[in-house]
Amino acid sequence: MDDEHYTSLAEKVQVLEAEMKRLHKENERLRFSLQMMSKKFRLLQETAVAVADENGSSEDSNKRARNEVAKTKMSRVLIRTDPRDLSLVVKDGYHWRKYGQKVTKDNPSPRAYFRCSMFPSCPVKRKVQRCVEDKSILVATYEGEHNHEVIEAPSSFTDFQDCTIMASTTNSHNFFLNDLNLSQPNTTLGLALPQVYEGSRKRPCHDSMDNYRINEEYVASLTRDPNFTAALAVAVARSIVPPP
DNA sequence: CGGTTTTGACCGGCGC
DNA sequence: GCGCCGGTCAAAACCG
Repeated sequence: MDDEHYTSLAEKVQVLEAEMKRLHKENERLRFSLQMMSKKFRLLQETAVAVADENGSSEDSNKRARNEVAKTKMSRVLIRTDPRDLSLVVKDGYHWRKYGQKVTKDNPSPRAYFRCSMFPSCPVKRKVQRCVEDKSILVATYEGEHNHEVIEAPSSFTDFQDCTIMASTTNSHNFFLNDLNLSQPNTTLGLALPQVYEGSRKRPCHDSMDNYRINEEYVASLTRDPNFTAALAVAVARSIVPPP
């Protein structure tokens, strides 16, 4: 180790510190801006609900009731994959049987439809489609709840890809990368770091995750504010580098 | 041979 | 009523 090496390292540290300060300021600015927008949205939403209730028919209330049921059963998972891999395979530990594929209007990438095939009676369905904005991101939408336990755990890190953004949402619609703004202020969003499994173990092994601990803490700090989390989720997903 | 995937046909909801 | 669109069906092909 010579002096030149240390000088170079010190310079890098300074650059990183400056960048951290800049990001912190940007973070605060965005948080404030998002809080303001969130308040405005909630006001608009309350007004819209009040108007709808005033004009609402029984048919509308039936529709709402159906939507309420759907809300409790849906979740969406975003998975970053190798951009060269164009398959729609999401290995989540369950067995799925593909029963259809469609190209939808809003997205040139085909959408694949799956049913859980572990148990014939399992009602869970899954839709998988590539993100229109970033084709390296798979969007898996789960409908319903499994009436059985998972049988297989993903066998390796690569089976579960490098980074998963998990959106446990009570809303059944409009939760997509494009919608990671304030259009769904009640949506709860969490960032799930990659889970590593060893052999047939079903519990994730965190020993090899030390390199990600800083990211985990960073992500945890972001997730405290749901609005802020939603707006930054895409940026964080894109910034986490997969392991060598 | 049994389970899965592919893919065109079909169906139902919705807006005009 | 018609056309569009998303979701599902089902027969054929594929695969281990």
